[in-house]
Amino acid sequence: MSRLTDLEGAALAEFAKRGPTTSYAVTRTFRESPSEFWSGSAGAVYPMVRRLEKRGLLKSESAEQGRRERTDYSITPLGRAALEHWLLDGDRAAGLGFDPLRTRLIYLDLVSPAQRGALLADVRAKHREAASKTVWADFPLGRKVHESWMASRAVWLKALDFIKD
Amino acid sequence: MSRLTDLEGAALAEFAKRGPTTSYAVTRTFRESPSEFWSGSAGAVYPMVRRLEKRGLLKSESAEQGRRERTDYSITPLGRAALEHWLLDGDRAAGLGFDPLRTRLIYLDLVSPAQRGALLADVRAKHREAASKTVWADFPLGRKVHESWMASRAVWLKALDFIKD
DNA sequence: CGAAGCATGTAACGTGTTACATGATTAT
DNA sequence: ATAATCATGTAACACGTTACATGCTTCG
Repeated sequence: MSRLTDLEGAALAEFAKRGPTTSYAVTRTFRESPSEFWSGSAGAVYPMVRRLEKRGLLKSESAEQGRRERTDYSITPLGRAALEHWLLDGDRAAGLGFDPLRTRLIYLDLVSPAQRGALLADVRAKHREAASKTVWADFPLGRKVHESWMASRAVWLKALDFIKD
Repeated sequence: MSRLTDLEGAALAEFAKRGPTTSYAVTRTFRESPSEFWSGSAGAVYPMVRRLEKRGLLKSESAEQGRRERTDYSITPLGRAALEHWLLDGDRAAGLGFDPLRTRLIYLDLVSPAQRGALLADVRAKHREAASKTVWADFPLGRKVHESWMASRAVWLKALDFIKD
């Protein structure tokens, strides 16, 4: 019972939330994420779901929808256990992950103060614009998590003035 | 002139900072990052550096160090241009990236309030512990970026109390 | 009725991880 | 001297991206 990747964990969580549904529905949800990390590409999701089934974490049932064939998956008890393990893994949850701005900032003394200031201004403007948009309109928990995250990021962006000097 | 991945961008930045140095030195630096994203695995870095050379962004020179052969790389003018493009790309810098806690939080209503509270407490404790450690002792900019990021994350963690209800 | 887009995939390719190999250096 | 660790890689494998294919449905 090897550990889940974050993509697998999130997919299992989707199946747990929704009950029987398709790989396609999962790709849609991922694509609606505000993070570029969750590309929701079919070439990632369909084979990954298949692998989860092979591991006994999902089970499939063929369903008919009008004329067209489709495959619904639902989470198994084993899958539920794996999901909780992934979800509640404090070591992984406490990691820093990847932040495209943080990564660039630490190298920003390679360019001029003017360029540094310009990047910072650009990112701040884009952040304000992104923060003004409603995301996950019918998913209160997701929206709340996102909004609190955006708020604390605004705090960080404000604190970054030292980068211009 | 296709765009750089973040790994490639960071590697180019390392060569730009250091002047001629080896792939191994880059793996070391990545491994010292506080983020689990920067694994610094040799199997990722060595071939990636080779590809950057093939694209004309790095040039190599064989150097001797004592008895052993080694290869030093340095950034070319073309590489410097590509690096600045990557570094100052506001669209990418403004992205949300991947956050292991954020991802889990949005699914946390799948478990009990007690479990949610336990995860949050665990992450907060680990955050405090991580924040107490000095990181990048001889790299002031990196340290400053890291510390400001950790501080704003502490703000977020405090704001997350709603997750327990 | 034809075009656009939705739903359901598959295949090739590139790249990151894991595991291994091997020579040099340092510590016991 | 021998074990551990550093320095320098390589190879097999797993997985994500990009691009394509194809049947259905909706809209103008």
